[in-house]
Amino acid sequence: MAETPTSPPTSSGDHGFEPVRSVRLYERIVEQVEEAIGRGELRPGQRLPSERDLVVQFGTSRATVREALRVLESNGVVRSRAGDPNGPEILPFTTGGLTKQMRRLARADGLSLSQLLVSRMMLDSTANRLAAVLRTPAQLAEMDAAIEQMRAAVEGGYTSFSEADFAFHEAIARASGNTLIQVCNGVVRDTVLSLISDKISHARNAQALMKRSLGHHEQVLAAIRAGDGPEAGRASLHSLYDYYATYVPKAERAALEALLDD
Amino acid sequence: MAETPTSPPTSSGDHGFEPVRSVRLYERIVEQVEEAIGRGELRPGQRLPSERDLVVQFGTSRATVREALRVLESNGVVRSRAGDPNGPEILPFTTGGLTKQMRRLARADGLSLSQLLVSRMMLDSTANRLAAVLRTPAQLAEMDAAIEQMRAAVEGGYTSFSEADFAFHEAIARASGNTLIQVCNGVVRDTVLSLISDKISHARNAQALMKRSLGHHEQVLAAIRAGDGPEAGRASLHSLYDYYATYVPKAERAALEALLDD
DNA sequence: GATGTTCACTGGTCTGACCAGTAGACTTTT
DNA sequence: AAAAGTCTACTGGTCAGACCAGTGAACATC
Repeated sequence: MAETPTSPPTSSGDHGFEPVRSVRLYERIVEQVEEAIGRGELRPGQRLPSERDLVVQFGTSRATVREALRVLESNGVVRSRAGDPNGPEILPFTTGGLTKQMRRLARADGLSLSQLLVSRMMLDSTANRLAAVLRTPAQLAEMDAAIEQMRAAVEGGYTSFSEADFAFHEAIARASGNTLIQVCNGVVRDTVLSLISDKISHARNAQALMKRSLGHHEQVLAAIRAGDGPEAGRASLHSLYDYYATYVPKAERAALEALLDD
Repeated sequence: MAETPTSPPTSSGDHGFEPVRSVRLYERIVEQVEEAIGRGELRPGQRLPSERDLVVQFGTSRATVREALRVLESNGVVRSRAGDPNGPEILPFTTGGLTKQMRRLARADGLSLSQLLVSRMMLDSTANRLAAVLRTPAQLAEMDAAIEQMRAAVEGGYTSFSEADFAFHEAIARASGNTLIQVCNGVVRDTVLSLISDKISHARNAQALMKRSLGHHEQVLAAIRAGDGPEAGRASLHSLYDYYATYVPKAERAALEALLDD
């Protein structure tokens, strides 16, 4: 992402100068707090000093301290509660900010549905490959339970089916042993659903779709049970493609299909 | 994630009440501005009224307006410049916010090197598969230029080689046509390097490693040129595994290897 | 021991002020 | 008349001080 492509000097007058920008005081405060958290000096659950104390420590006005706190709060780093004598709380990491930014991009057409689905296919198939090899018996049991729930939900309508489906994919993501993939998969799944869940739930042949999807999931689970990573990955790719491809404009399907063949 | 799964009432006293939270004034302002942008009433490049005008329009104090502007600014929605008589500018959508949140996630503790490398393998191989199918001639030329630079940099030491390597992978990520993968790959690559770049740069056989890596990259590029997605994906997986696996404890290599076989 | 009350302090908001930076209008110079 | 410098009205960045409502813990009450 446009992270200064480090272009070499081109003319004699080019000293590698970069555009400058005045750094505002509140930004310094944000930096300092974030660094302290990064270094582990401030841990989730701990409290920051009160605003008035921070004013003294940073040597600025309260307005400036507050602007910094608002930014930190909007990034999900801290939370202020009016009147709390313990001061602002340092929050544990959550994926809320990631989801927010991804939604923003998706809404702004910076992220098309096809891009999201390609990402979903990538994440899910990788999670399945990993889960097939690394899953514990307990995790396998969770997946069994989730798919059982799906079976029951086919009759119950889209919402309950969607919930069971969610649980199944979450179980697999957990079993992959990869937090990054798990979180990203969750966020992307969320974003995809927020884009097209109405379309799906209003499909005429909803029940048939659910049944087919269920079959695919059973196939995936069988591969995981057998410890066959590549097969689990393949099956999940086809499952997602089969379920979602109709919502992607034909011209953009090439990307999805590029992940299928082998 | 965890977006309140809408659990139904369970006991007679449960009226579906939810925890309440006082909505602060500055949040209302942020909402209004974001909605106006979402509705297309405010477009990138346009200007917001000056802070003092906003004070009048929203009927709050300047401090409150400023807190809202700071939040919007931190989310990459607007930008204020001191003294600019035109007022705060509405920015075009960028992936900057996503990158920031992603970086936060990648830095969260509990993310081991092996997890990062698994993610990197997933992202890079997918990008390669896509690039093999979707790349334009111009993008192919960029890759050629980057690999040429790598060839020259083998003699020049680790730093310059690493830069050329970066350019190569960036070119591929761009050619994949998938913003999400591009952003994630950039962040993960960055994080991995920040964890082990010293180890690599101090390796005794650094030059031999670079040569071998170069060979792998040439193989990948050949597959992309030939339009062979699966082969490009496979080659990049082996390239990464070969280059980084020694830094991963043996017990954790199973995950990496699960992505290799087929 | 469980209740209700008090109180010191917190965050949320407002007012009004000063300074430095900016763009565009204006004046001067060529 | 075009280029250069100057001026100026306004902007955002920061500060100081004030008021109110919300909170929790210590306290007093039952």
